[in-house]
Amino acid sequence: MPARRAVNYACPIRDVLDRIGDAWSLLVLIELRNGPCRFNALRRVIDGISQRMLSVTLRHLERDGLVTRTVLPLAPPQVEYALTPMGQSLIETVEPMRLWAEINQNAVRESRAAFDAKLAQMA
Amino acid sequence: MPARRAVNYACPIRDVLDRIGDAWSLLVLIELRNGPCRFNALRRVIDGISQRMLSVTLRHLERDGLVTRTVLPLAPPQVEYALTPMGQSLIETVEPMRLWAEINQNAVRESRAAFDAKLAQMA
DNA sequence: CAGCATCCTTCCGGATACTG
DNA sequence: CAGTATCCGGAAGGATGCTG
Repeated sequence: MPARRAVNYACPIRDVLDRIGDAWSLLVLIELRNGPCRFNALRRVIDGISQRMLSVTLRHLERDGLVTRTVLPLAPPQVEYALTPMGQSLIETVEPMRLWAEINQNAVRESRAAFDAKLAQMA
Repeated sequence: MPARRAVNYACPIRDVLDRIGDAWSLLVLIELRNGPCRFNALRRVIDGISQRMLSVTLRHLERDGLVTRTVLPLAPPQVEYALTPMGQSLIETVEPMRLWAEINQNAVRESRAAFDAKLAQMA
């Protein structure tokens, strides 16, 4: 999507949404708020995530400097993921949105139902 | 992706991200902050959006009660889109994230560059 | 344990053509 | 003007199998 990219790059907030807008990144960040966590532990607690997507997601987050990845010199090897200060601060900015979602989720649901009902009625 | 949905439904904030996380919704909402706007006017000002995606995006936003769609009884027909109070309030919750993006965009860029450099070096 | 590589399906979204 | 309908290519992502 070449056209979209042009827009993205012009808008810094798109960078953020491209990261936490995907299905899993935010869930991973939120989970890491409870403290450092290992790969398979994350996988167990984030219900429904595939190994591949957890891997990809963590790599993205690490690349962006939102989480750290530390390999513990053990056998069997252990890898611990943790929030960086930047990752921590990002999560906090999402809080207003989370509040909005809680407050308005019923209104949104009702709006959708009304919209769908009107559509069905026309058909 | 059945597993993912299970997670979505459990987390209200995922509903929000599913709406404004896509490429265009947020841009449309932001544009409408300047006041009501017509279809092709939006299309012109939102660089790179296709007619199809603008149509789809507006429909979603309308369904969720974030924008209104009013048909003016004219010839040729005119349709005006405008923010609802709920849409307005949603945009405002994004402001902290936008600020974060501005403040941290350099740090993120540097982190990415460092990450990529380290990868290239290993190969 | 913590992943990467591959295959294969699904689905998003652009291009195009047509309507009220 | 403001869309809808159809087609189609490319990317996202699940499943599976294999490594250090």
